[in-house]
This record gives sequence, C-alpha cells and structure tokens, in this order.
Amino acid sequence: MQLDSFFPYRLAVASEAFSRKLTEVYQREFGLSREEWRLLFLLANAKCLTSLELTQRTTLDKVQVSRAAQKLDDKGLITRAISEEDRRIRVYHCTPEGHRQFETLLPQVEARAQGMLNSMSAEDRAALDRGVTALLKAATET
Amino acid sequence: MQLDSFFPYRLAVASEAFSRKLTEVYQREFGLSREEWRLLFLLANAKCLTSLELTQRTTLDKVQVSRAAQKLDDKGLITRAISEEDRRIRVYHCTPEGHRQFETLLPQVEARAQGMLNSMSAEDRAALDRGVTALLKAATET
DNA sequence: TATTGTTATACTCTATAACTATA
DNA sequence: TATAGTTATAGAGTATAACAATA
Repeated sequence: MQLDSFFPYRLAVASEAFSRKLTEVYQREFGLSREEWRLLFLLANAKCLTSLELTQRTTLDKVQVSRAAQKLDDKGLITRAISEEDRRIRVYHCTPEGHRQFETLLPQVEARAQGMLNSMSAEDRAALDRGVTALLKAATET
Repeated sequence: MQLDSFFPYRLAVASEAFSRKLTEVYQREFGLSREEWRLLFLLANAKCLTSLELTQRTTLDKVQVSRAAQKLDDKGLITRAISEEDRRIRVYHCTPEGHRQFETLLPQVEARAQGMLNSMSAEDRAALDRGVTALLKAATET
C-alpha cells in the first residue's frame, strides 16, 4: 500500500487543491474568507435568513456565523437586524453592494472551477458529480 | 443557484466530513496529527526516505516535514539520521514500534473509510474513485 | 431555567522569513 | 554562494467555555 494510491489521501489532496484555487479568487478579489463567501452566497440567494438558518444550511456553528457576519457587516455587504418576534435573534439581509459583489464574484469562481473541470472528460465529470453526491450522503450520515 | 447545489461546496463538505471521521481514528488512538500520520504511512512502506523525498511525496513543505518528523521521533516511531554523503540531509527510518503502530492503525483507518464507502452502491464507489482520480490530475495540473 | 448571539481563550494550521550548518 | 533543515513569528482557522440579553 502506497500513500498516493490510498483513496482517503487522494481525495483530500484533490479536494484541497481544487478548493485552494477557488479560495484564491474570492480572497484576492474581495478579501473574503471561505466562511464569509459562504454566508454571502446564502444571503445573496435568499430574501433574509436568521443566524439559526445560516448554521443549519452550512457547516458553521453559531460562533463562526457570528464572526463572519460581523465582518460582512463591517464591509457593508450584509445588514444584521434584531428580530421583532424574538429579540435574541438576528435577521440578516444582503445589501445592494453585497449583491453586486456576489454577482461579480460568482462568475469568476465558476469560471475558475469550470476551467479545472473542463480539463476532464465529460465521463469523468459525470463520475465525479455522482461520486461526490454519494460520498456527501455517506460521510454525513454514517 | 443554491449553495448546497454548488459543486465546489458539496465537494468541500463531503471531503471534510470524510476526512474528519478518519482523523478521529488516528488522533484518538495514537495522538497523531494528519501530517504525522502521512509521514508514518510513507516511512512504514519504504526502507528509508530523506526529507527531500518526503516533501516530494506529500503536500508538506520542509518546515512541516521537519516538525512532524520531530514529533514522530519524540514518540519513538521513526529515527532521524544524518546522511553520510551530505551532512545537511536527514535520512528517516521507521522504528519497529513505528511499524507496529502503523500496522495496528492502518486496518482501523481503512475500516472506518470502508464503513462509509460500503454504505454507497458499487457504482457510486466506482464513480467516486474515477472522478477523484481525474480531479486530482485536473486540480494539481491546471 | 433555557436559548441566542457574543466574547474570551487556547490550540492547531499555514505561510514566511530568518537562522545554522553544511556544501 | 547556495542548499537542507531548523527555529521564530504572525495570521487564519477550529473548538470550547463563559457571558449578557432575552425568552
């Protein structure tokens, strides 16, 4: 058994290399961390979301959401209102500037991802998509 | 576009969840970091390797190799000799105890990985393996 | 008393630069 | 002078606990 034929190792290296190339785009362009990018992604595609909903829809816990949301607020990309129904809860909205940055950034991130994926054959891409979908289920449910 | 249908996000979440479950095994059992586990893996399967070879066969740089190797040495799992040809170079060997721990640990890590992979269909597993192989090439060469 | 969000703390990882010893 | 390995430092990411405000 060699390390580079050990499946878990190959998965980790492939995934990290892929992720790294995308991170470069939103970090270089707008100085967003991956957590900030994920929250902006969710908020740009929803009318409004609470902290609770953000933790449920990401792998982030409440501390990570709180900190990433603060930074996005500082940058003027989202707003953090206090809920009228329950004053403990925050309700987040994406600002017009947040939408603008997201709309600029998403195509660049997608282009970078497609640049890598398009160097693969259509069959390999289909296999990857199918395999990742199955793995996601297996690794988060098992 | 929703976050949970965005391929890069699904890949990252799946890969991290999978990796996390394996990390638990070698961290809980022997207190090894992922870097230490990878070096031990390489050294247990080779007669001897230099630092240079270790950096070439992993994603680790010389600083990471140096630190992980020191820790493995402290634990008595490897030895770090000075090369006779070039006294700047270190030559690493796996100790009998290192081999013993690796032989104990590898089946446990593999069982944990197989536990997840076996919950997938054979077709999904084949697709995952094929897709990851292609992605590894695409993400590290593109 | 329990929950939400925040702050505090410590620990690990990562990246880079500076240092040493050898060549 | 260049290279291998080490040490130092700062920054980012992760995990946990404690806290204030609200329910």
